[in-house]
Amino acid sequence: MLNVTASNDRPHTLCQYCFFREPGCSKLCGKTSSDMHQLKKKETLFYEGDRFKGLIQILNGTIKVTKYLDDGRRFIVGFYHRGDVIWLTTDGRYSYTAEAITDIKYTVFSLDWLSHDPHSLDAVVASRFLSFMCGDLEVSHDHMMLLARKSSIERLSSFLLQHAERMKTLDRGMVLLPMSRGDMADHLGMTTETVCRTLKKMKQLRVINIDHVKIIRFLNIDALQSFAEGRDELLPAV
Amino acid sequence: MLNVTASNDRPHTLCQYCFFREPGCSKLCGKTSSDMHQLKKKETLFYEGDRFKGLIQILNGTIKVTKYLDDGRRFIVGFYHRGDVIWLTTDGRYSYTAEAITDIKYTVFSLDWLSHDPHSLDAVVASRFLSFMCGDLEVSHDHMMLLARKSSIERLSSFLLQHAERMKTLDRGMVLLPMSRGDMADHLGMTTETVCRTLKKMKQLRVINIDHVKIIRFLNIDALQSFAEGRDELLPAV
DNA sequence: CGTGCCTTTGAAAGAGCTCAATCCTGGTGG
DNA sequence: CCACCAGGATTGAGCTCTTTCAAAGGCACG
Repeated sequence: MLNVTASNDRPHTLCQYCFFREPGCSKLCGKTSSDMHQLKKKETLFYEGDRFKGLIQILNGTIKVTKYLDDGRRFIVGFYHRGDVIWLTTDGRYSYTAEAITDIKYTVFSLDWLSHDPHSLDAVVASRFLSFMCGDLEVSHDHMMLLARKSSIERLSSFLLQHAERMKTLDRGMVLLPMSRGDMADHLGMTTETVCRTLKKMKQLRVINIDHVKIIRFLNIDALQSFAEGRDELLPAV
Repeated sequence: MLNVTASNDRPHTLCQYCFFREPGCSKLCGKTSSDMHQLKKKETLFYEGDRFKGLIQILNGTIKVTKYLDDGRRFIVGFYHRGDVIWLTTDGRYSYTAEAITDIKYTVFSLDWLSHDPHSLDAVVASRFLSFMCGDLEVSHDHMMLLARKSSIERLSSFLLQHAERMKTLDRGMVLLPMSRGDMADHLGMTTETVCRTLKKMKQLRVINIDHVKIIRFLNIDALQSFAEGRDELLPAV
């Protein structure tokens, strides 16, 4: 059996109780281990329509945040791992559903100081939020480019590289994929079947290896990066 | 001849010199007409790689903000009209190109107070920024859902409704489309040809009318909204 | 060691894309 | 005021990448 969450339990290099992702920032966040919550795999953090609980930071494990269309079509806004912060509401209610992909631990920051009285917002904290959100916005724009213009192999290459970058949990080019093929598909605007076939094709091209359903290994990062950036010169001619 | 920009010159209901989009906020923004710049149609505000000039607010006209892939594939992040603010950089350089679609007027806010010294950031201003960006992020998520999962008629319905909402410039359900078909395509992840064909189909379904290449009129808003939300029950069976 | 869910594979169909030609329209110059 | 031009818009035909539908395979978990 493969224990997928185990490898996430390595020592933390960031402050593990706050959203600043920096070592030793306890004076800013004031968080301790007693603020920690947990959920089991497949349990739900919040549903669309739920009241905003506050700012959520994932301490351990992975969650997915999903939007639905009436007829069931889904889009996964993103996957959130250790250290990531979920900040997804303008009007006090979530328009997303968040579900644990693995067992998770998380912290909630209530946002009294960010309510309707802007004077209560500390400038330092606000500045941090701004750069967080600015980064998120840039990520969103890149992802829109991916969805609007990239082919399936380009999408998966981009995704794998970006995911590996965020999930530095395994060694020697090995990357853990805690989410299902269907989840990847819903994040990348594809179908489960196309994700499978494209991964297979990448394996045949010797760009990656599929060591296990949930563990892929990079064999040719340069090629991956070429694909991710839309240069497909290594693809066999049709 | 059709003067496309004329209809944008109606009296402003918002503060026209600042990014707060509120009437009479001069004490916050400190802007006057002397801060105004202009550009002609097709001229460029900034190129990818340009140094961040500051926060740009469009006072009049429309611009498009574009991202490019190496091989020329394009994605238009968004169209910005009167009152909109462009805030697109994390590292001091633009990773986008901004081009005027019509003649435009705009203001630049230099961001000395948002530099590396977070204490110089006024909490009120920061709070405003936060809600702006939060809104942008939500718009981005909706757009990703559109790109990932919606059909061409659903994309165009969503776009037309959203665009009309932001461009309340014409009466009786008429909407001005300052951008070309190709621009719409690059925003919606389609091709010029598919945009044309889909608009034609919507016209045949009597959901819209194309009064002029750049002016469409809503004939059945309910149907449009159904399409936009992914309910295609009005579509003729195949 | 069975069961159910997820993954993989196959075959056929289709939505949207590509390439190419033609049509408009607004702007230009006479 | 009119003819002409260039660039965008439209239309057509064929094609391709993905999707859809269906079935089989494999693995984790009880």
